[in-house]
Amino acid sequence: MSRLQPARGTSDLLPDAMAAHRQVITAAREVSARYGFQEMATPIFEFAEVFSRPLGDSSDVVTKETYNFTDRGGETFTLRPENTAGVVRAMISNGLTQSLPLKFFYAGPMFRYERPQKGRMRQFHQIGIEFLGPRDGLADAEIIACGARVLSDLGVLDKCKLHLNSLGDTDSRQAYRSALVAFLERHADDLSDDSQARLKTNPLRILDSKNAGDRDILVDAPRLDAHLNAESAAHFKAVTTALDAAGIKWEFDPLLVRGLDYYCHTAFEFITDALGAQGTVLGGGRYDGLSEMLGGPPVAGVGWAAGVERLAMLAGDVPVGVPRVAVMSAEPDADSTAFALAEAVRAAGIAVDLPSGGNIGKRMKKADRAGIRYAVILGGQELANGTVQLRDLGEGAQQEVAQTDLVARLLGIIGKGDGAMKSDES
RNA sequence: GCGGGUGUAGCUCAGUCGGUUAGAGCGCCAGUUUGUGGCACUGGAGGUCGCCGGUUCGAAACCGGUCACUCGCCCCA
Repeated sequence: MSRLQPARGTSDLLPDAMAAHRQVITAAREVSARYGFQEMATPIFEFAEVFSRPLGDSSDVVTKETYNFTDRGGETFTLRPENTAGVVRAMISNGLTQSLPLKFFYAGPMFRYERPQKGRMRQFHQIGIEFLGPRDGLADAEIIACGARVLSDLGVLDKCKLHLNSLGDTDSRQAYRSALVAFLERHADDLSDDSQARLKTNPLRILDSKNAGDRDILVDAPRLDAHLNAESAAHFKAVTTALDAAGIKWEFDPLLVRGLDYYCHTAFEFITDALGAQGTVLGGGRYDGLSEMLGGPPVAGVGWAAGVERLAMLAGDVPVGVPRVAVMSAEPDADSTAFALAEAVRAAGIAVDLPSGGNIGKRMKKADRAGIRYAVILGGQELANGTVQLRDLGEGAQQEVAQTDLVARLLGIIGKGDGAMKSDES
């Protein structure tokens, strides 16, 4: 702490990192809009119960990963570790249950007190969608298709595999749970310590244990899909049929169990092996009981969230935008005219830098190194003539242009609507 | 919360067996170039060797602690 540094597990988003984040968020925003989702935002902190009730007292997220604080009024709050509960709370708070179905997109920071690793931060960023209202499997398929499309637009879909499972409805899950516990209790002594604890608190979680010994035992365990009742099986069939019809590839993963208690029926994850230990890039499922857990009316829902940092790492770097034009005066007498010209060009929608300091050579050098393509140079000669020198720093060509023609000339070269903060590829 | 690895210039990294003045490349600044960038050459700035303590005549190096990053466990986005 002797040196000034950000809090553990947090990081600054300098322009390079911000550009990588922005491409992810922009792609997700654009794709989800194409599927009819509307952007919204909830506060980054909520009353603690908003998260503690629905996520489950035995979930790791609640038991050891939340940031909690008490404010001056004595209320206890939690920094949101995920956003589904907040969105459903917002639906209830705003009386939107009268306007179902609802399709929401969100993007923003989440907070979990975890040991940081590559792709795992204490403050991280998620994008996500929530589809509230419909109970049918087509809705599940639609959000999965939307997620696949986001990954595809980012060029990372071929690095990911879609794992799919059904947790069934409450009856199916309870029937399975009993069968699983009965089986696992016969092997309790051979289970890992973690799994022995989960046997009492949340036995389904044992299914996705990575412990080799646990996995050996699980080979002979009863299968969840064999315990689905007719309605649950039909729901899952509707989802997979729709995915197949759209040509979306998926793998049945009977061991996929997601960490939060509110999930039912469909559970899915897009998984990659390109990010070390952090395999999940986008994950979600159905949460028909969540609204009631929060004290609202029964409202079905299905959605997913994706990690912006992880997607940004998969998608790779993107160039940071720089202005296209630098206007520079070669002597102090021309400064105010150069300033006015810069303003006129900016008013036309073209991004302009106005370098200062050093002589004209230094300014040219800085502009060139920054990747600025066009230099507008204004010296005593030009000031007297009412002209400027317009120099193409890419080709080295230079021409004299009347000041009154400058905006039109630049628009002709750069093009309308293409002037703001574009990095030059050539 | 548990285990392993790593912290030297803005960045990437050297630094021998513990030895006196800690280096390189890139980047940055300046000059060669008093109205013009890239290329080249020359010069310069920049270091509490992560931090605290210990061992020693002497520590960037060895030991302990601590902080951070990183890989894995766990968990998830």
